[in-house]
Amino acid sequence: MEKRISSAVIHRMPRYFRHLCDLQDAGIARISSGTLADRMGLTASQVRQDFNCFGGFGQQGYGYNVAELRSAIAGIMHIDRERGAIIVGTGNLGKALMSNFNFQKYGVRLVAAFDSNPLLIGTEIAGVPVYSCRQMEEVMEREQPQIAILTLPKMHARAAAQKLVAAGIKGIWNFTSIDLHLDMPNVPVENVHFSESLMVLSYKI
Amino acid sequence: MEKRISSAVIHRMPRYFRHLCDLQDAGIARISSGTLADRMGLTASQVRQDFNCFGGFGQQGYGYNVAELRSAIAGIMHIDRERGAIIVGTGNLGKALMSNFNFQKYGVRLVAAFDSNPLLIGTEIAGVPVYSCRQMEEVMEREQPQIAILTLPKMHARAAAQKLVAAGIKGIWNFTSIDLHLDMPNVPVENVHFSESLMVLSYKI
DNA sequence: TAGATTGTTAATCGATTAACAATC
DNA sequence: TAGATTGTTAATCGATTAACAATC
Repeated sequence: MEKRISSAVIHRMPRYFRHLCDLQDAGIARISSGTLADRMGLTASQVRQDFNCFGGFGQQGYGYNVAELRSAIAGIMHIDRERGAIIVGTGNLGKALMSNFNFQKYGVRLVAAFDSNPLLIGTEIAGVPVYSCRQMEEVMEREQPQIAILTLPKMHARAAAQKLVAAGIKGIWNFTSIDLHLDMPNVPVENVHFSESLMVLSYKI
Repeated sequence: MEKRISSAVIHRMPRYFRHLCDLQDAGIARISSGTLADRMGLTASQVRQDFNCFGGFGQQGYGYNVAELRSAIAGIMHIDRERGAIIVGTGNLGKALMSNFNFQKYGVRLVAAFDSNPLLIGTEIAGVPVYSCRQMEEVMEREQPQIAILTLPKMHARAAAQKLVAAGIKGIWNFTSIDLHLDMPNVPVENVHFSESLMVLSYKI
């Protein structure tokens, strides 16, 4: 058992999830691997192989039930339970996430924001209280968040990450342009590097 | 000749570029495939294979010249020439990009922003003039931008993309959560889907 | 020169695709 | 039942790794 799921499969799951949400919103109840593959630019084989990494969600002669498959994927990706998160740095990018991103859809609840600007401390952004970075341990203790979102200036990112890991954070969603990866092996980090996709776009043009 | 470069290689190039910039900033003039590989979590073989897709940048017994390799990659990715870009939607995310992202480093010059909010039209954000969406064709004609950055509400994204392509845009950097991919085959699109990396993080925790 | 490290070919590994029997 | 479509095995393809001769 316990066959290791390849990273390629894991990275396709969020796209399946998004398409299944769209299908569900459009009132479509069932879909075949072929139709889903066409829609997403994959092959039917690949779609079936991917889902069969996690067990048989389909039914021969029928296809897949959209709602069922969608919630199976939510379960696989663990976005069906609620996790607390904090956001560090409430500049434009932090604010953009706080006010536009649908955290709830991905099982995440923002419990606190941190900033060094004294004018912001004590205020709320999108309903989330803003604390001083010096209150970090105290808030962590109280709220027990699992995820830290780093939207602070690059120069402070590494120190903040270390402090957060020491205080018990379980995963880091990193929007700064440094690679946090290699120095904290037991805490997963997902880096969002805008420049990477811009460079790829530039190459493709 | 003209051996097709694999997508895996293309997607690693931005990371090489970033690490080479860091090395250069740190005053390091040369690096071997092995040292670079360790730093990036790759193998030496892979590093050499990757660079040899584009020609021999190294020197036996010495390694690679950091500055030279860095600018070779900039050339390969076409970020060494200047391209105009426009940004559509100046909410928090658009503003965050305009004020924090180092476009120049990637060969991109923001020439105009568009928004539907009458209060913003005629103002400037981070030195870039904000226009009404109705002025789009006129501004496109004058500035001839190649890249459109979509940071507008999801519901308007597809229509905006179509209008921009019709007006001659060459590539789309899409920050909305819809997949623009499949309907405009000749204009490359890079999608930045925040939710995908959050879901992967959630899975890894 | 000797040591280091590349460029490149060959071997391995893993992921995608094809095929088809099972079955709803 | 007949038709459709899955689950799954086998075949193919491509990407990564290993090895080593070339050479700075």
